[in-house]
Amino acid sequence: MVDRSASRGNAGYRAIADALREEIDKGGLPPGSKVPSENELMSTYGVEQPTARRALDVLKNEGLIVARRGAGTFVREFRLYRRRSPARLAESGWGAGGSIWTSDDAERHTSVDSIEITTVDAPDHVAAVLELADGAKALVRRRRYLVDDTPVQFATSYYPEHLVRGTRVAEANTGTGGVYARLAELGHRPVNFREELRARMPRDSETKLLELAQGTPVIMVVRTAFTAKGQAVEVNEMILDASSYILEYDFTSNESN
Amino acid sequence: MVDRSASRGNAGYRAIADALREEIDKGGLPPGSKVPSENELMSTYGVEQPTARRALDVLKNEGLIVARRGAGTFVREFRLYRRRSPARLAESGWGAGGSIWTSDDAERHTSVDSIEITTVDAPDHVAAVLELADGAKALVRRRRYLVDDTPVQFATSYYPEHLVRGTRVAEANTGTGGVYARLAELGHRPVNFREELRARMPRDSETKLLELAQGTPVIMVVRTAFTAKGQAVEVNEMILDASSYILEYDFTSNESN
DNA sequence: TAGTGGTCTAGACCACAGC
DNA sequence: CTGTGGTCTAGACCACTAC
Repeated sequence: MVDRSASRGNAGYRAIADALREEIDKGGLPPGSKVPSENELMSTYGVEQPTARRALDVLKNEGLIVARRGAGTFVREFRLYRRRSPARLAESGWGAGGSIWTSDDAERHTSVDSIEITTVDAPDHVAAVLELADGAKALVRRRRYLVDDTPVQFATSYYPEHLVRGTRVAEANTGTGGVYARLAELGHRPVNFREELRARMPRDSETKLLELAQGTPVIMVVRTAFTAKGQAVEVNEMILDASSYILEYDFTSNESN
Repeated sequence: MVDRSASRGNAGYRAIADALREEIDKGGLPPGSKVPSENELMSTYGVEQPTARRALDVLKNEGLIVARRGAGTFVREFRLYRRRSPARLAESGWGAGGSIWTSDDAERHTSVDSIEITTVDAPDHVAAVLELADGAKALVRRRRYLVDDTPVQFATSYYPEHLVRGTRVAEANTGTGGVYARLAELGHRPVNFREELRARMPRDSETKLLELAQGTPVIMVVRTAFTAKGQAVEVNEMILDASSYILEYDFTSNESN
């Protein structure tokens, strides 16, 4: 038997994590503040360093704290950016103002970097939706979105190559109105949209691309754009940093749910 | 210096995790299959047990594997359930079939348990949206949704208490057409809807309620229902097991990005 | 230089599943 | 009973930050 009676007695790493979490929830440790170091936890709870560390690991994986080597561990701060989907509805303003979460109303600087345009064999699930014949190619546009110079989204769009060959859709600058305006000019105006969403923990490559902190999920949004005839002309796979986004969908209905 | 030259030489826990992840991605370890035990990893990579364990912890936190004490650690299997939001649109079928992810098309058994109805002071952010005067109460309906007997969602709905007092909205069984039909009869038909979404790692209570595996995010969906006059008559906060859901939003637009 | 987080060894004990 | 995952001690070394 081992003597575990230190300052605050014996405690497992889960109990330590619970205590810290409660302190954070309660506001005793506000966002940005420093949480006790491993050394402090060791003496406070009478545990060894690996145990103190594991307690902090729990909260890191919950996305509540971030560690900065040499500096300390801190309660995480969030800045949320709102993405409105059928943008036209939201702007026309019924129920405007009645939002549950607040996002930065002040304008934030958004930009795009690293546009990359290639022609590839589309992945099977994309080829099926775009109804690409065997061997038909897809034009791919990849780009990363930044808000206030931090990456928040990585998007990959697929188009049937034979529809957009030699047009501005295949250029970095697609002109006013963007890709959808160009598709409309080509006789393939997108009018119906489907967005499918999932959330999951990121792959390693996504963690690097979006510079994600531990414990940050990603939201996958796949938008498919259809013409009036029902033909899919775009599949856009977006990977969003879940800690940076609120997604908003507005719709009108007679019977719903 | 320590001799780390075992079977496959020295490797940090990250390298071991990377190797296993690659094996999973590549299909060498299909969903449901058993991943090497801690003992096997120790001899394969020439590390001690805590190091082998940490490698597995990485993948658990990524939601790729689940451990069953005494039995082993296994590659995770997913069963996705599709939630369509403006349901009427999806059913009317433009672009039907062109979905990126497949969900179980076979009927699955869905049910609700533990309905709980109370009257409370609404949280501030809800009171603001429902425009509740100081001291005005809210009726709260809480329930948990199951699919094939596993919990997938926990929902909390708020209504202005003075609107629904003494009606079937305050009863467990709300009758055909549900709450929205009752609200319509009361002269408060909801016609416009806003859904706001976030994804994050679960709180401890949510992990228990939804029986979430490690590395499983939750999706918070907050639906606000507005009458034609723009009054909010319901706020419904849903917590979804992200590993069980695909969310789908269909909409029509003339200009949309 | 002192303090902080990050990694690892070496060895121990416990709880649980499956045979 | 054996093997598996889960927890913990005790002590070491490294990499980085802030002063």
